[in-house]
Amino acid sequence: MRQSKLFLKTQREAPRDETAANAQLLIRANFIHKLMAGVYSFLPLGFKVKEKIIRIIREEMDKLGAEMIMPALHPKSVWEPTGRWKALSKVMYQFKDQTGREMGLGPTHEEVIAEIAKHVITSYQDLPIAVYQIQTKFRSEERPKSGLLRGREFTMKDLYSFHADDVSLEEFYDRVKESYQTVFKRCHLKSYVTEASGGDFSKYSHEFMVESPAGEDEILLCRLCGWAQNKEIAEGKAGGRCPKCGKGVLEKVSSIEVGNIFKLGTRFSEPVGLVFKDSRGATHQVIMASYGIGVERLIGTIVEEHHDERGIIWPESVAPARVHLLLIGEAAPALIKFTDRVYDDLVKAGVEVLYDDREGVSPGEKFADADLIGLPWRAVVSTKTVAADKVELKRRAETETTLVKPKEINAVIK
RNA sequence: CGGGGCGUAGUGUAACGGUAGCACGAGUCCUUUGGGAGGAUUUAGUCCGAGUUCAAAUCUCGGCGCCCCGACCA
Repeated sequence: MRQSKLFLKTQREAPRDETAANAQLLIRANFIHKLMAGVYSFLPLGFKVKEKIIRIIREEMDKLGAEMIMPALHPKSVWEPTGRWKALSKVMYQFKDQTGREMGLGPTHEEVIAEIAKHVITSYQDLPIAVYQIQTKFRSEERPKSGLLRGREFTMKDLYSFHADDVSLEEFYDRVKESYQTVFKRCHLKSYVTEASGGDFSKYSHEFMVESPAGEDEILLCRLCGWAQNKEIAEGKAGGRCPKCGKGVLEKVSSIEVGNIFKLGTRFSEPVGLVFKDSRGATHQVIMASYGIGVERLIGTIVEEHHDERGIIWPESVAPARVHLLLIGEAAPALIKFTDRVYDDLVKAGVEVLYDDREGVSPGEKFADADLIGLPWRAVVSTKTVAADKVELKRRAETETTLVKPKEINAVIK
């Protein structure tokens, strides 16, 4: 990626209104652009991050089920049997088309997947099974907030599982729980599995919480054993003993919910008529569960957790590129040639590089932009380094620099 | 949806009811090149609509939008 061609223009200052760190930094660094409250475009760098995160999620989810994709536009009819056309009327965008037909934009997909499942699941031999999608959701949030943390249009990974009995459900549910923790760990987030209410449609649920002052949720947390419970259902109190390990002291911390998993039981299969026949030919309702991760919220959370006063500090796994190559100083032909060569060699070696090849931009501005954009490694080429046939390497999170030969870069950043 | 705050150029920020100014950005020219460089010159703005007034960015009303607190959050 050559920075001169990246549709990139950083800003020295954040829009005054934005107070959330993720909004300020992602806008300043030109990763996202707000179209309206809670609705964002992902510009080239932001898009790269989103792709990285989706790739991580996909790698983990593929171990659990196959990927598919469902529509965002739904007819009212699919939402009626479960009573949710009405129940969700406040969060779902609902409207009539030109012919007066009622439809809506999907805030979630239990109804649609259950409808499809009726054509796929007929026998106990079809169970258990799970599918997932990574798809755009729409929610008419009354109050979008905190940059990417709560939007009206967002990408969600939603996984749905189908089971013949509770044992199967429990077993799979636990596997997903572990997968989720793996996903968040790979995104360099420390998440706590938190007991929570299932909201409107399930008694049991677990939320995956990342401790953050920017969060809108409050949980009771035992740092000793990691047990956590959402404050809305909390029985214990801050300062009390942890009910699980009996040793830790419960602490009240604010947090961001990056994932949520629900045991749905027959809540959706019953009204939709999703049934299967057992080995004796008897009919039973399919037991369901659903599992969600908000992709944009995950990005916002990562920025909240990984930044300093100068900008973002992307973890390697989700950074839009690994190396920010800066050509510093007057762009003399020899210097350009040297730097181009470094760039080409890195690209050939499979390293993702953002090359600040802009001419006439002062060193200070390039350094400031590099700090703001926050790639894990900074590689500087200037007259000084070229004289020694070297490149200066520095990690975004650290201050020490090292001079290495171009051929050695790969070994150092590995 | 309740409460609060705020809408001035791409961004940030001024202007008592009386000539809309400054900085950054962007364009052109010259100089400069290891932590947001200097000079010259140009560019671009009062969210929308009513009202009060000789005169409105400024006051009043309505609308729209954005942010924050709360409520809500499959």
